[in-house]
Amino acid sequence: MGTQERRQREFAARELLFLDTARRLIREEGLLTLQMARLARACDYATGTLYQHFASKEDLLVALATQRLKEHCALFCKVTAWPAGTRERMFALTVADEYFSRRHPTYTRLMQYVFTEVVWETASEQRRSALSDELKPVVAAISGVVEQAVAAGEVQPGILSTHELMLGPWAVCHGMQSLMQSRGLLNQLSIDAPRRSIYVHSQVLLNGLGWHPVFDVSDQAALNALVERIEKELLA
Amino acid sequence: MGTQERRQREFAARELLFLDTARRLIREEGLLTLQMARLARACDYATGTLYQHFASKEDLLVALATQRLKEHCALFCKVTAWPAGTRERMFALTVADEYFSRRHPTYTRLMQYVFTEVVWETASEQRRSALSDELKPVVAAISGVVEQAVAAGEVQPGILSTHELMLGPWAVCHGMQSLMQSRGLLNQLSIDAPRRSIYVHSQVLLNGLGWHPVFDVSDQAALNALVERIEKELLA
DNA sequence: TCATCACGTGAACCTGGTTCATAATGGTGC
DNA sequence: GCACCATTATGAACCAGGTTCACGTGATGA
Repeated sequence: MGTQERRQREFAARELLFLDTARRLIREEGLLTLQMARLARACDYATGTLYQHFASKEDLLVALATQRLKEHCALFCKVTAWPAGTRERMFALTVADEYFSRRHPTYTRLMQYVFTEVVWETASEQRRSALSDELKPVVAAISGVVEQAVAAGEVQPGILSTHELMLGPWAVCHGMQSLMQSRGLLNQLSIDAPRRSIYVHSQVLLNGLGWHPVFDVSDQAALNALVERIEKELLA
Repeated sequence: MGTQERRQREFAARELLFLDTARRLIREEGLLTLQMARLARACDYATGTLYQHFASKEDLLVALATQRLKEHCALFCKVTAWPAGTRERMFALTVADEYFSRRHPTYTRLMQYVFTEVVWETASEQRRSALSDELKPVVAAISGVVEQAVAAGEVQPGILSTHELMLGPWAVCHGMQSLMQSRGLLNQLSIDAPRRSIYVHSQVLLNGLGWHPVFDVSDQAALNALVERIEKELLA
């Protein structure tokens, strides 16, 4: 009697339908105009049915973010397993991150919104921890790269712990993207090549950590070639 | 006939009352529960009066952010005028930023929320540009420090423009704080001393840029002493 | 075939932001 | 002083949109 199981499958499929449709609506009309009733209608279901899956609108948004975050983390894990030096892999994480948010323009904005106190605190504990759980394996994987580097003497941790060490590149990348994202904050700065800035400063930070082999950031051609190679070998 | 002017003064005073009370309410009960009607009532005015000042709730939030940003920028400008080397001043900006957001815990969260597409796009153009305008002088001041450093040969811009150069330290600082802020994102990382991480990575980035004089980040005592001196001389 | 039950439904509900007809205030000219 | 008018304050009504729940429907199983 697989009727119970079929039910669960159908339920899961419907949740996917809701999420995919929500994503489409957001892409087409913006986060601003997403409405629960309209989403349900767009999927040919009643509003109440939508609420059997998501306790609130905030829950839906967190679920949406979690779904993409899963892909994001998978990409990161793939990068950490790349057969290359630790320095190259650390930099590849930045390239991958930039690539991912370029491929999914609404994702970064959604994340930014979801981590807002107003949304995060309103979502259910369950959905929040579902999102947090996605991060565990990727943090472990990146920590692994850092530890490898330390063990190989390719970087001196100094007074920093493994986690603190990985926080630096993460912060550069996240901070840069967040600044770029904020309309009105950086328009006036008129940065021509925001992507290049991310790459250069990531390399600068790794250089600053003394992470071998040191990269010559004044060599723009080499930087471009490296980014291209990473995108071709890892991301395409 | 100063009756017109008096009106304007009173109007401005009332706006301040609204903003200050909103700030208090947010501090006491959270951004989540701020309600326009309750705010008006708390100031002994009717709801409609509040709407003579702010076109919408989002407008109020942007105004609130702008008010604090003004102080924030003033602090930054003070730092850029500090009689010290360019390297020390760049680092002092990080210390000042961290200090400011520690002193105003709700400010960072408010900013994060305000720069969200949902809020930013809903606020009036006027309020948005009022906020953006606050940044202009501070960007100019920091650019000045960068240019001074370049002129003095204390840093090689390489392929980076002045603005791109200043973006790096900004991103480290902003990114680090943003990551720390996000509950659930970094709890699991169990970083003991988040502040120290910010300082170390700022210095690491400046070292990576070859910004003279290079700082020995493994010397924790020197770092602590420097931070303390900056806080004492500039911020207290 | 019928009783039961789980699930879908969408109109009604409720919260809270926004508006606007009305009242109050205070300045101006006689 | 007083009458008039312009300006501003008021808060009840309005409205949008998230959430709920009493009801209907179709499947399940005896």
